[in-house]
Amino acid sequence: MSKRQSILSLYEKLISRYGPQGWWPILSKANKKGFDEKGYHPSLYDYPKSKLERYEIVVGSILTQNTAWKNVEKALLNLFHKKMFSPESVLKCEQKFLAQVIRPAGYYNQKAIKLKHITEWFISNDYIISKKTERFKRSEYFKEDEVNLLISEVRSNLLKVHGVGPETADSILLYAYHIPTFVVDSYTKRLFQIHKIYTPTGKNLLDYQKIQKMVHSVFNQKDYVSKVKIFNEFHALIVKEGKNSVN
DNA sequence: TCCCAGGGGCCGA
DNA sequence: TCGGCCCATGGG
Repeated sequence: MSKRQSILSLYEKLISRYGPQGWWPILSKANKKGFDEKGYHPSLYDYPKSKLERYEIVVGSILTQNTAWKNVEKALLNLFHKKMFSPESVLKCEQKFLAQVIRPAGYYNQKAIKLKHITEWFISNDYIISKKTERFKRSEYFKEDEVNLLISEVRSNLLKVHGVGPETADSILLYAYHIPTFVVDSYTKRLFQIHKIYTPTGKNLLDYQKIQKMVHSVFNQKDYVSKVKIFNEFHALIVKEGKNSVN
């Protein structure tokens, strides 16, 4: 089997085994119509729909770094309950206080600094990026060059932000803005190795880029929305499988 | 008690 | 460039 076929069959296997995962969870919408008690929304791919929902995903992507999602939920709930959940209030808030509010997520001093930085980025970039992606989602034709330009611009912009590395940048692109890019994590590297799709070089960044490139070339749909959907599910399913195989 | 979880920054060689 | 170290809580 070619690597291309291996990747395709891995995706098919995972989606038929686990079904739609409903990523990225939006905790503030938990138990609302279409959402479960943790804010997952299986088969609803048009979320996030609002600025605040996008901000929740951006914040979550920082808080979850090297951290179990369960602890991120506690930190998010703290932010909601303290009525601190908006870009403005996070910026306004004293850093030490912010750190205490997000304490359950761990690395709280580091993450308070990171949240300040990503929030500044969000305030100056959210509107323009979501406008552009709305246009792609509506258009009938997949303008590949334009989309690739958008990806590389926003991505390199994000990577300059303190606290944002490749995985966090791609998570924000894909899950907050519906920009079709594949998120690579340690589960992905392990799973691809097991399935003999990829032999690790040992160099973290290089592995990341090579795996991402492979997946991008396999799913070359001309339809923007279905591409976003596949990358959304594929990463979420790999995380599901990764957790499943550990236990 | 130990180990890991939906990483990334920084520093010295 | 790259390896090693640091950040830190909570659950199994």
